[in-house]
Amino acid sequence: MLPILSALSDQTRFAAMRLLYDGDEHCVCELMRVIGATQSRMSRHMQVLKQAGLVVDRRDAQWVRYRMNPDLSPDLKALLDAVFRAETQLNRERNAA
Amino acid sequence: MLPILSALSDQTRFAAMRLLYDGDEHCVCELMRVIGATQSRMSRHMQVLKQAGLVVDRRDAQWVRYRMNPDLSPDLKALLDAVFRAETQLNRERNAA
DNA sequence: AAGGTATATGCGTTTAGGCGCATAAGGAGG
DNA sequence: CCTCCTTATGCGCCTAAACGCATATACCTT
Repeated sequence: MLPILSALSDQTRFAAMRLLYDGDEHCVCELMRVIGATQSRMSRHMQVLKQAGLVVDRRDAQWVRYRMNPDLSPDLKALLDAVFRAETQLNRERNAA
Repeated sequence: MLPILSALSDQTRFAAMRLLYDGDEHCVCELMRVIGATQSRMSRHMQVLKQAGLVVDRRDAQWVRYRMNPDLSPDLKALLDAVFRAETQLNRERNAA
């Protein structure tokens, strides 16, 4: 459990995970553009997420496509659901204030 | 969201949170005994959990009683539920292997 | 083969975080 | 007041982790 929580407790990785949460594939170049991270930084963070088992990657020509691990256990999927739901709620409260 | 995930992504704090998850009060001395942490270490980790809003404390004579923040938003409570449920499941799988 | 795009990685630096030790602070009880 | 118990904190140390830069690797196109 700790590796997963650690993986999520970094700004860059959290942002990446939020993007991958849609279930679709995203290449590193897209992630770094959207998140605003340098290439090496983005690449390394994706390795951490992969190591934690949260994402899988696939080479496609010169790109590497990442997506949320489709074999995530229901409990872990539920954890991600709860995380992003809570985050949405916290953002709402923040904007209201 | 990140402060909460960071707070949970440490062994000692995770163990403490799991104990406080029962909703009851626990003094630092109990936590350090059960978890096996030194006093300063336990105290500091509890400050982190408190800072993250996950727990509240109360002075009671020479003790400080900690418990899960009773005003935790439903979404954050659900997050904790998901975390500990996922952890239980992971432990089960680990023991089965 | 050469050049261009995309990604990973070795390396050195910097920073954040956890730790123990010692000490302070809060409170109980003689 | 003094002592004991419990908790917090200042401080220095040490390790893990994040970063940028440069370079290697993989793949495509021409």
